[in-house]
Amino acid sequence: MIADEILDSLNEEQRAAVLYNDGPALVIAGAGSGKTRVLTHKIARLLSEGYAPWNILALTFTNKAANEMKMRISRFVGTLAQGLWMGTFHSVFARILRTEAEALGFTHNFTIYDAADSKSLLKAIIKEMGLDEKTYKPGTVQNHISNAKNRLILPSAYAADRQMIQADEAAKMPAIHAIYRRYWERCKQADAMDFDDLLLYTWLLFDGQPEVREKYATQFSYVLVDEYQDTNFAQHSIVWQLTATHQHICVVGDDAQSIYSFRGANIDNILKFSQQYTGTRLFKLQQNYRSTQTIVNAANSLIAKNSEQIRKEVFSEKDKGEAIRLFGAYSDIEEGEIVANKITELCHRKDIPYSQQAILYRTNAQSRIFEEALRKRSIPCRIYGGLSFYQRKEIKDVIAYFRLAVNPHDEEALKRIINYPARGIGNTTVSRITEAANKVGCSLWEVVCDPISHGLPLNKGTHAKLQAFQSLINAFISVADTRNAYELGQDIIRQSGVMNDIIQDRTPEGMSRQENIEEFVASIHDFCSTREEEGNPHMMLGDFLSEVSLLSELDTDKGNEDEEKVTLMTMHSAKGLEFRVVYIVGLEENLFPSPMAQDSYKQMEEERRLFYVAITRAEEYCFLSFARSRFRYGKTEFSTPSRFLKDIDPHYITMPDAGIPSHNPSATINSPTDNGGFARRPFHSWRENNDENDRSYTPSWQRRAGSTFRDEEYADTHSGNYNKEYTYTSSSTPFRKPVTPHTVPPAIPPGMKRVSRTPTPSTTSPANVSSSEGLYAGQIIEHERFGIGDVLKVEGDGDNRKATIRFRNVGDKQLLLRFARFKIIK
DNA sequence: ACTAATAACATTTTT
DNA sequence: TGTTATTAGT
Repeated sequence: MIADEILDSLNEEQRAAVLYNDGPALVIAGAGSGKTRVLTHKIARLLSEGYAPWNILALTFTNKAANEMKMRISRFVGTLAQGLWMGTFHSVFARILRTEAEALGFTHNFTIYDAADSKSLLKAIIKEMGLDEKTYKPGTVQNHISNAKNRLILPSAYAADRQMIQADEAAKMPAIHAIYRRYWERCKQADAMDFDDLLLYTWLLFDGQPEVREKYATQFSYVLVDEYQDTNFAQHSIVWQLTATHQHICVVGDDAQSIYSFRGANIDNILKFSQQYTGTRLFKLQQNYRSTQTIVNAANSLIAKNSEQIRKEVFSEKDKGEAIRLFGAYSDIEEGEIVANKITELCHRKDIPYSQQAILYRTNAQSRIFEEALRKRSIPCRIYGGLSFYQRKEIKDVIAYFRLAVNPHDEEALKRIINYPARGIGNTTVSRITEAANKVGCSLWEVVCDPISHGLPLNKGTHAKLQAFQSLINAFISVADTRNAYELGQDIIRQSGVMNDIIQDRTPEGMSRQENIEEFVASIHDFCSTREEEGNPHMMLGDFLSEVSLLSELDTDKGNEDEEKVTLMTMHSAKGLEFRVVYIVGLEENLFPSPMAQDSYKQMEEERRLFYVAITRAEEYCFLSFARSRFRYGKTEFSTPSRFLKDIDPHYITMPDAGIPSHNPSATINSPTDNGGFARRPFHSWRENNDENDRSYTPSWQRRAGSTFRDEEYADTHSGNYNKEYTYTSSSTPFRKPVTPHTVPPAIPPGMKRVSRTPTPSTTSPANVSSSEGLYAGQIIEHERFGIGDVLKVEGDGDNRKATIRFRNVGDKQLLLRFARFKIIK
């Protein structure tokens, strides 16, 4: 029976949290305590109790989390899971806003500005207002506005708010409220919302139109929120708008893992949840199923140094495990070598694959050194946090055309491509257009369409060029709601001249740009065909855009998980992940904790929570390291070990030479008698490093002081010969596994059958048609993207014939056989 | 209007 | 040190 399946495999507290449905529930979930399990089982339970999927709203912060949960739920309830309102705050609210857009003065097709768009718009506004660009840095202004929006403060309220105005004046930026107002208007003019607007306008919608709020509050008769500690005031308020009446709400989070306050997250939302929702039942998940006792205890001892937290005692019943090991390196380069050696060693001796090892750092700039150390050993790695696929110039250019085709008022998109490829519309013309648009308060596009009546002083040539541009875009617009995303996308890339421009470039970079575009086209194809198979055959460019604008790097690479690569990422991005081995590097003052956190204890506590998050990613082994010198900003800086090292109970740490590192700036280095930043400590607090695996590591002070480190010293000791192929991936591919980028149109993988017409010119043979028409329940198929699955049911006729497939890895899916691509294997 | 040279700069960043 | 943005020069 389903009910048993849902409740089995849960511990007592988890089960209690899943079953409780008499009022608001707050689940404090310690690291690795099965938080997702509770959420998914609870949703499955609600469904099996008779809740309709569309009555359940489940909000997460990442698409990845949402997708994973959906998949896990569908293992219990099958295709029912597809009807759930489950997604990120931003994507769910964007969906609502598209439905209700007109009521807010937007259209269904509004653009979502990403951070770069809003920054560039702000920059333009600051320039237009004649403000000093040194004082008004776009990034800083953006932060101020973002903070205001996260606190639901509109431009008018901002201008009226004494405190904020005074704060701005004190910061020598008294015009921020004026910039905010203009920015607000310009976004509206462009039919665009930024990320913060997706929250703010949702709140405004519900606040200004009680009947709309009521509609959704009634529809969502149960609301669940993941990672509640990361919600900001806007998110918290919207959740309240939806749940204040029925209070059927369950939030899950861990105050100890709140690390996004700089993005507006307010830890008080979770700390004070019980006060807002009276009668809240509190559940504490305290058993950690992820890490060894040593790791859990070490993390506990660290977080205990923080003052503000919900008391809990996380424990593990796994093995005691190895002590956490600390390495002190002479330099950042040596730190890289040590870690790389350790990775090889664990791979060889403990048989821990690269994919189960991760290097975590505070800043992205630290990745380079590890990348190099790994490359020397031919250890494949995957670095997160570089330019994401969508941030590449060529992709952004193409997307800008797409955006204009869907919403020509999109100012940022227009400015981006009005002269790309070069068509002789220069900066002067653009600023004249902007000026004219500002004067009347219309969009740039409206001026482009009718330059004369807006009084543009243009010569014949420029006028003709504008005209040409306008009709180019108009041609795209006119077919934007008839041709599907893939077809139109391809047309745009060809007809806009972008592809031509890139083909001209015969340099390696140009070739790679071309490949990226091809890959991008393939991803549109994948997007369309996936939806088609699931029964939504008419995916337009707008649908594609609204999805990609809310995607991030981590969401897009599901297929990469089985790759044999070491993971390199910031501690922030590691949240929610786990690895058998974790290396936390750069534990130095002025790096971690970040120097920016020096001035407030709140920020310092957040840094400590970040360390807590990092440690608790580790299942079996956790290594810490610091370097005494580091090359930064072009010169060598000397640093002392991080203060956080003292926060971990020394009982759980093994030191490299002696004692707990002090953070004594005067401590010098590189002599055996000088313990180089290590203060003597009582001996019970540390253990001699007696691991036989450490032979290969020569403590740095035994080498000649000042000598440059040469990696040959390491080469012999670890002549590992694993996985010679070094792969470097700094970005991910949207929607599809990164295989060889295929040309346009994409080839169908051998053996995969397509039943009928798809956007790609058909290569279908009659034999394929008959083979899928004879599909029946009980067969096993292999799908191009979803993998192997059992056919549960086949129903319908002709074009509507569809099959329900239970995929081994992706859960249940309903596929329209007309579109589905798979082969029958049994 | 484009390229080349120089100056400024530099946490973290789920969306 | 590397990147990015602005500026000067053609």
